[in-house]
Amino acid sequence: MAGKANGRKARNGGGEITMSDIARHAGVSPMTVSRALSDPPSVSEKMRRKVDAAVRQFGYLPNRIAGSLSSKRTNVVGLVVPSIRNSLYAAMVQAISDVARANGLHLMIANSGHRLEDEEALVSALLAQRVCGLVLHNTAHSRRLRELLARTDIPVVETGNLPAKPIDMAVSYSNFDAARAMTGHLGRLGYKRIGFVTLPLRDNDRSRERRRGYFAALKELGLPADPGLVMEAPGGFAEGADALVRLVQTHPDIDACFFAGDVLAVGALFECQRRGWAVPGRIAIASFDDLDLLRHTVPTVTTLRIPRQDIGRRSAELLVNRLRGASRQKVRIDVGFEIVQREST
Amino acid sequence: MAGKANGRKARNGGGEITMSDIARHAGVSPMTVSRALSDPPSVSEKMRRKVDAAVRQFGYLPNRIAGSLSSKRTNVVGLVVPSIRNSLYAAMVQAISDVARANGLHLMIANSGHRLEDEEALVSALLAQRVCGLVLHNTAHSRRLRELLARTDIPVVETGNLPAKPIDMAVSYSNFDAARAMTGHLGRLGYKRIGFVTLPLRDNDRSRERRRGYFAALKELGLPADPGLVMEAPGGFAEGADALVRLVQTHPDIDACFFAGDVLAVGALFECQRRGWAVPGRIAIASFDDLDLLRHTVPTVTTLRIPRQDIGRRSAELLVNRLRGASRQKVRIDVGFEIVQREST
DNA sequence: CTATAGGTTGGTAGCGATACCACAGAACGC
DNA sequence: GCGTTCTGTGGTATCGCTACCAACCTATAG
Repeated sequence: MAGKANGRKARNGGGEITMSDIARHAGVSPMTVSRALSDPPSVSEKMRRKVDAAVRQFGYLPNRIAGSLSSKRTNVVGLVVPSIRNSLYAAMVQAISDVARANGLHLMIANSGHRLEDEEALVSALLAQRVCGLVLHNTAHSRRLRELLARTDIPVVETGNLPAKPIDMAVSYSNFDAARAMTGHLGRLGYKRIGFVTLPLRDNDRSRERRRGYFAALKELGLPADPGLVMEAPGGFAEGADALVRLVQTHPDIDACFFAGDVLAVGALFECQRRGWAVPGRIAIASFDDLDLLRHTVPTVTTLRIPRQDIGRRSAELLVNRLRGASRQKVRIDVGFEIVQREST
Repeated sequence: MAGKANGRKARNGGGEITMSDIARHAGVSPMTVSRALSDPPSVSEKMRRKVDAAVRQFGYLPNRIAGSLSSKRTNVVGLVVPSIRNSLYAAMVQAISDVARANGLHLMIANSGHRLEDEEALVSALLAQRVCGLVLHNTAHSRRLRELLARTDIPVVETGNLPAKPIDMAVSYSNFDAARAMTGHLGRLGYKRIGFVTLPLRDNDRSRERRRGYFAALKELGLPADPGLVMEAPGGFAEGADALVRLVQTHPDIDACFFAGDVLAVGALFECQRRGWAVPGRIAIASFDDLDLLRHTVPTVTTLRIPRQDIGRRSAELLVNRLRGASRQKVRIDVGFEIVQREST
């Protein structure tokens, strides 16, 4: 019974089942177990069956912590988003998750809450966990974070905006171009007094780019840039409604409003329904991001379709390629956007 | 220069900066570095300063993989949800994330896509990563998964439904009670022919419980149970609209409809707006889950408020307490629900 | 002045896996 | 027929950190 695996010490104080345990019971060496599990073809049919049997019998789950330490590789991707709750990010996260899963990777998700210091702390923590890649939604980073990332050699993908100088790789659309295009679109439809409601600008390069795009388009349209037509509002239905009402009250001649973020536009639309303001008769409404919702409201809402899912998918694919050995080179993918003209304008 | 740290081998092939490196440059032992970082008060002021200086100088990030292997502890919580994309889960995930963060824990998130086999595979993978705790949204698990979880001794929280026999801990509301309460509410408002639209029932104990609650309430109300008034639909605006139209066409006498899931109710409401069906005049509409949206539509929609955030927060707190040493005992928390009566009924 | 306690520090031995090298035996060529 | 290649297997030495124990130093009491 004691067989050939005799001389080995067995003072395993009731701890977890290890590869050596499986090896002993299968009558093979630990190395063979390791190979049978991580690269089956490299092991003979006979050995593999013995190992598989022992693995099943004991319900053995290899310890990836140990594996990672030894191999200096992990199968965990880090992801930092401003808010998990927001459905925009959710679509991207889901896409990343799907690609990651298909490639045997796991996701560690962190929430920066739009705070740069938090982003820095979270990335540090993820690097301490030795993630094999990073996806950051933000592109405006703290100086220390930039230094940190410059020193690391894991792949990093930035999304959310197209930075002029990406840290490593970037997959996004241009917030500037998108906002400019929509504002231009409204102008070409004949609207003359176009309001602009933006998400908070602080620590958010995306919001700032959008505002820049709005003003650039006004200039191109030959329309006056009236700072009174620009409002900053936190994302939300009520906030969108508020912003619209205030704009209409202070600028009764306003004939269109572009809501550059979140569910602001929908909140405004509902407010119009409540007040009996015809959309687009009294005021036209345009939104940012093709929430499913906007296709179903009455009237349906003109918006910018941002391929959030593509962004997630391609980001993850870039990471996977790099992990598979693709050479390190800066990549900057513009996934573009599309204006979806609907009933509200 | 070579000092006392002389005899040590230094054939570090350009690998990562280790604790020993920091120790050498700070002129202390690796153990002191370890303590200075993980339990500062246990080290003298002088040593701590030396260590901190070296850490900052080299931008040293401790390797948590190694730390975890050595200490047999990780600071990663595993989380399996049916869909990351769905905003209901997002609210819960965010709450878990916040509590985890405040306690130095990280989140590894996986997506089961409502498939039990996938859930099983994902949990296995998370256990292989040696997560220190698990949150599962599903409560209907495969037999093999139950066995797997029975053998592990990490804390497990189930959410999404109140299982009769929790694996370990459970934090949820009763889908049965909630659906029964809303159906009863509609009955007491005087509606006689109450339709019911449910999410797919397969592999989803929550949907099945809701349907059970609906029928239980009808019985209590003394209303006939007409299977023709029940429709199964995947979640989505269009699907909700479709379901409503079909119900109205096949059962012209229907006077209320309870949409037990996702955005079905909103899709139906918009369809009514398009067709000019008065809500609740022609047909009353009730929903499940207090999406922000429902408070802003015209009319506002009667719904069930499920404290999704509380569920997340309390789940995470249970995990944290257990990790801090709370004794292992089955916990079953019913967070309840609330009927929010609004204009649509 | 010595004994004891308490608070810091350092050395050693793993944690559970994989990388790398060595080696045994089968298959092949000239 | 013997070197040569190839395939499959095992042994050994880490990977970077922490647990545990031993050693030391200072403080306090008797």
